[in-house]
Amino acid sequence: MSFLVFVVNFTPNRMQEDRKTPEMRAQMTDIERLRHSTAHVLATAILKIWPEAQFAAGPPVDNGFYYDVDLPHRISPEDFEKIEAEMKKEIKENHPFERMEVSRDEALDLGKKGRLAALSDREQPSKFKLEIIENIPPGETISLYRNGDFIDLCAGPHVMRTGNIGAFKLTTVASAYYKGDEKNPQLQRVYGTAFKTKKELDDYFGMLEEAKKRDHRKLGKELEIFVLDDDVGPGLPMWLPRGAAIIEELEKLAKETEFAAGYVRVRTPHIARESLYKKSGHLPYYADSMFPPMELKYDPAEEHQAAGLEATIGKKMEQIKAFENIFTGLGMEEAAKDHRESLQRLEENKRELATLNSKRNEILSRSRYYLKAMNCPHHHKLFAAVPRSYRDLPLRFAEYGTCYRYEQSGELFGLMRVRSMQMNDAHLYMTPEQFETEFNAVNEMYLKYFKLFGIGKYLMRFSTHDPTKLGQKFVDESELWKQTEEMTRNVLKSSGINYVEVPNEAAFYGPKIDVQAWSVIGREFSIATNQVDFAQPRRFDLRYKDRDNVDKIPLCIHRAPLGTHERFIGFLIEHYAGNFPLWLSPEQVRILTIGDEPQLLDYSRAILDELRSHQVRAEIDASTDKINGKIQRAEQMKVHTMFVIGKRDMEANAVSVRVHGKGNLGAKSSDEVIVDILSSIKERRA
RNA sequence: GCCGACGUAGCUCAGCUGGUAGAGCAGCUGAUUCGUAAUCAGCAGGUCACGGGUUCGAAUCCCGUCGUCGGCUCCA
Repeated sequence: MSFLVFVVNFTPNRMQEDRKTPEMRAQMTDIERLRHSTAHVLATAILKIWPEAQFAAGPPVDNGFYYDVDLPHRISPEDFEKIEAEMKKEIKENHPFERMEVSRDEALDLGKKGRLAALSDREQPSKFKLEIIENIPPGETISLYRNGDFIDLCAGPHVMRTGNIGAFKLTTVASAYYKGDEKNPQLQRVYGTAFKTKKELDDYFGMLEEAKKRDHRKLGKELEIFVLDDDVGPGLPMWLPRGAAIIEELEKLAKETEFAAGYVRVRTPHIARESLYKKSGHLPYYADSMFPPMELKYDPAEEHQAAGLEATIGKKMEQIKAFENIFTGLGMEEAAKDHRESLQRLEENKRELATLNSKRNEILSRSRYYLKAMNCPHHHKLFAAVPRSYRDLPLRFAEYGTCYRYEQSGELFGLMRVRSMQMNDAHLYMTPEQFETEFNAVNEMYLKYFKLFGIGKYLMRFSTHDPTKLGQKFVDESELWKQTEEMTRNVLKSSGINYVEVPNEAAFYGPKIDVQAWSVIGREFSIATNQVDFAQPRRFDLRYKDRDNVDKIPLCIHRAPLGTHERFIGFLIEHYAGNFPLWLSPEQVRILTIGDEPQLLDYSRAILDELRSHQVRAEIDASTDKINGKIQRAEQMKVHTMFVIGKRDMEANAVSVRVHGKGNLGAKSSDEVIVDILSSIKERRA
C-alpha cells in the first residue's frame, strides 16, 4: 500500500492554476525546483530541433512537469528519443541557471524580438511570453533565467546547473487549451518527470507498473465484475453477478445505516416530463448534461389544441406585422395619434400572443420526457405530495436512484465516469434551526464509512459560488448564497473537520461539500457529496406549517456519502486491489474437493448448503482438476476463503481453510469455521 | 466536445518493408483421483472494430465512422 503515497497531494488543481506570487514560488520544494528546471531543458531541446516553437507555461506538476508549446510539427512519442537526446546534451554541458532581473521595457523588448523562451532572436515575437508580461502586476520584479543559449521569462526558482538534473524521462504528449479555456486554441503539452537519481526514476516507473495492476478496468474484467459493451453504449456499464454481489452489500450497508439514522426510503421512476426540470431549474443549468429528450406523440385532443394555437398565433403574427408596417411608414408618434385604437389592439394582440405561446409551449413540454439526471425533483414532488408540518421535519428521503447523464465522450473513463449510474442518494428537508445538526450528521456518516473501508486519504472540498456568474452558472439569489455559505462554513469550522474552500464550484442550487479521494492511478475523484439547496424548495413551492401557523420553506440537503455504485466500486476495486474483505467479496467461500468420490461430494455439498442457508456467497469446484489447479483458479479469482476438503477432512468432520493472500491455515472443525465466517461478515471486518 | 495514440479468437499478445491469420490461457470432449498457485491429449474459436478507397492482391497503405486510452474542458 505504501506506493500510494506518490499520488497524494492535498492541493486542489484549480488552486494551482491561480497565479503564483513570488513568495509562493519561493516555497517550491526541491523536487519541484528540479522538475521546473527540467522543463526549461525540455524547451531548450525542442528549440534546437524546431527553432520556431512558441512556449506558453512550463510548471512542475504532481508527478513531473510539462511545457505547453505551439508548434506546426505534431510532436509524437516517436520524437521523444530525439528530444531526450538533445536534453541529455544540455545536461551534460552543465550550464548554470543564471537569474537576470530586467525592467518591464527590457522584457517587452526581448519578447518582441522573439528572444523569450528561445535560443536567439527570432522573426516572430514570443507571443505567449509577452502576454504573461502584461499580466505581471506593476510592482513585481520581472526575472529571466538563462541556461546556455536558452533564455526564458521565469520567476524561478531553479537548480544551480543543468547537470543537477539526475534522471528524467518524457512521458506523454497531449493537447491542452491555452489557459485552460475551451475557447482558446489548443497547445501541445509535453509531459515528463525528473528525479535526483536514476534509481528514484526507475522506482517511480516501477510504482506506475504496480498501480496499473490495480486499475479497476483491468481487475474488473479479470474478476468478472462489470462489462462495457459497445452495443449497449459507451459509459453504460453492466454488472456481472460478481459485481452485483458487491452492489448488494453496499446497498445493505447504506440501508442499515440510513434506517438507523432515521431516513425513510422512497422509489421514483427513471423519467419525467420536461415540465419537472423546468420547475426544478435544471434545464437552463444542466441541459447539456442530460440525454436529449424523448418526444411523445400528443394525444389527439392535445394535438388538435396545439394545431389550433399554431393557426391563431400565425394570424396574430401577421396582424402585428401589418400594424408595424403601417406605423413605421408613418412614424410612430403620428401613428399613435392617428391609430390609438389600433395601437391598443396591437398591444392586446401581443399580450394574447404571449399567453398563447406559453400555453403552446406547455403542451409541447408535456409531450417531452427526459431520463432523469438526478433524483431531487422527484423527491421534492414526494415532499409536496402530503401536507407537512414542522413536526414531520427533518424528513429524510433515501433512494438508490438510477440516473443518466450525457457526459461528453472524452470524459468517459471505466467505471469512474459513466453515463448511467446509481446513486446513494437522499434528500433531507429541515427547518433552518435543524440545519447544523443534519449537516454534521451527514459529514459524520461519511467519516464512519471511510473508516469502515479504510479510506485514510481524503479531502473535503467546500465549493462556493462565484458572484459574477449569478444567473448563468448559479441561481440568481445573492443573499441566499451568502447566508447558506456562511452557515455551512460555520458548521465546518465548529466541527473541526479539515477542508479547503473552492470558489466557483458550487452546484447551481447551493454550496456543497465534495469528498475527494485518490485512486491508485493517481486520478482524483469526488466520491461523496453533501450539498445545500435553498433554491429548489422555493421553485417547487415546498412548505411546512410551522408552530406559529405560518407556511415556511424548508431547507434541503442533497447527500450521497457512497457516491454512485459505479464510481465507488471502481474506487474500491483499486483501493483493495481486488482483494475485498470477506463481507464485500463477490465469492466469499469456494469449496475445493480433492477427488470426486460420491461420499466426499455429499459431505462437501452439505457444507455448501449450510453456507448458503446463511446467505454466504459460496461455490463448489467439483471438477476433475487436480487440487493445485483448483487452488490456482480460486486464487486468481481472488476468492476470499477456500475450503479444501479431502478424505482426511471428511473423516474428522473438518475443512482445511485457505485464505486468499494468507495461504493454508490448516484443518478446522467445519462448525467453528462457519461461525467465524458468519461473524466476520456480520461485523464487516476488514 | 477538442488534440493525439490505439482497436487481431472470451482474455493476454505474435503477425518484418502489402502475398488473403498464429501461440498461451480460458472453453468443449476424453483420460487422470490428485493434499495447498496450473495432470495430459484431442477438438473447436477470427468478416483482423465497422464502412469506403488504392492495388492483381489489404490485418498491413489512405479516408471516414464507432469505440477505447492519454490529456484538455467538465463532473458523482
